[in-house]
Amino acid sequence: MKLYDELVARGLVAQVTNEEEIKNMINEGKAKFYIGFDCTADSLTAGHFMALTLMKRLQLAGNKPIALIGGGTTMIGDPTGRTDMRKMLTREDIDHNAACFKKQMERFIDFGEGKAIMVNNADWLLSLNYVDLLREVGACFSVNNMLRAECYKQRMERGLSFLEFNYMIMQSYDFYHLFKNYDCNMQFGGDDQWSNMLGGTELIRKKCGADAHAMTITLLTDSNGKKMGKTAGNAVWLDPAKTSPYDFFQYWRNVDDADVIKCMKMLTFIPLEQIAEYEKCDGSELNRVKEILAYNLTEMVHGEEEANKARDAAKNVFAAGGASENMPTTTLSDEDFTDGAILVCDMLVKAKLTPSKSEARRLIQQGGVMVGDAKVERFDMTLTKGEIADGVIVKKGKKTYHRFVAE
RNA sequence: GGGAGAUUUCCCGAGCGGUCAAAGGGGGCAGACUGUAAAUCUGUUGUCACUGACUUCGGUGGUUCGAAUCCACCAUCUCCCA
Repeated sequence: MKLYDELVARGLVAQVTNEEEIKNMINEGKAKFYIGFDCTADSLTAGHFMALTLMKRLQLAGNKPIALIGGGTTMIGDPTGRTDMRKMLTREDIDHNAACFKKQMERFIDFGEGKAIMVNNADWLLSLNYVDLLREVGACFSVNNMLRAECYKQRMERGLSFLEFNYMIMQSYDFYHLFKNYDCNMQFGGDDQWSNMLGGTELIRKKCGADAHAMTITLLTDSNGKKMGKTAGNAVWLDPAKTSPYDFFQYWRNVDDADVIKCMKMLTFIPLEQIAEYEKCDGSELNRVKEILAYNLTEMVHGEEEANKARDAAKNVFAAGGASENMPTTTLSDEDFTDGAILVCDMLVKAKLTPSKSEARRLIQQGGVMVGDAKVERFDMTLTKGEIADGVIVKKGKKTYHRFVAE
């Protein structure tokens, strides 16, 4: 199966400017395409991960990726899909984030000689002169059209600042710049970026009289239509310091039945024929497919060793109910003990299993905490240093396990 | 520049000068049921030294025995007129 058809079969293609041309171009490895990443945080997220795998798929077919880090556009802030204005980041934050992104991307994409390049739009956007820019590209944008763009719709009701309104122009300028200086002929992005991307192709048409292409990928949403890759409002990060490999594994291990196959198609490199087999599974069989999904993704993001650890820890905990070296562990030092004992409440807070002592107390009162195999009945229960010694497992709810050891 | 209105706990959103840690919904967490799924039902959801105390209702002052509720100023946002 050719690349384009595979992308379609995996459900990745959302919108394209010219299907035939794009299909031929990427199938023959003739695309030099870019994907932009705004560095609003110091780590990439599961959401970015799909874009990276797409980049990889295209690279494997001989196309040349350009990873664009949005050091410049982040200064503006993309209003797409947001109801409020983004917090303004300082130049230093942005530079720091950009450096973090770079490191993470290098794990997935081969930036070897002639294989792929990485650029930062701060390099050209920050030095733009306002009046020059207006004269150069301002005439090519119709405010009327821009206001109709989907990405501003939400904001038309609540208010859109001029700063953010310019985001589309900056993104369009990026494409124009890459087209002129790097022969970049195509842009990929999330489906919510469609109007911003069209801004770029329009600009190139008007300024250069040439056609550039754009294609968006389907946003990964769960069966309720919510964006995936978030837990309780927090992103699932690729940085192991922000989301541990174990938690990362568990996130995918716990996806809804209805979403397993979709995730597998869109995020993994597992062959479609194989996925078709999995698709036949039903009920509890599907439960095992989730493990494959989780393992596969953890392996790609954190490497084989970490993936094995995460899987083994999960197996030990859920199947055997036993301890594991690899489950999250907190070491208690002498300072944590008062008269040789420590409150279970305090242990929960210490391990960040619970944000406050009140919540720990509530949890215990509701019967949600176990130490070993025994339910904690009293909120003032303590454990002595001897009882903890070199390993006691505390279970919060059904899925959160934490190991404590005493120094 | 002029006028009108808004700002409440994670989010939306109710809130009479005392009975407000603040209705209701969403989300979160836990319990039951399960397949580490979904759906459903139940409980819970500011903090702590937890039958009590303390800190919250954009900010700062004020009126009052008492303020999320009244007044003044400031900040931010929305709308209407220019």
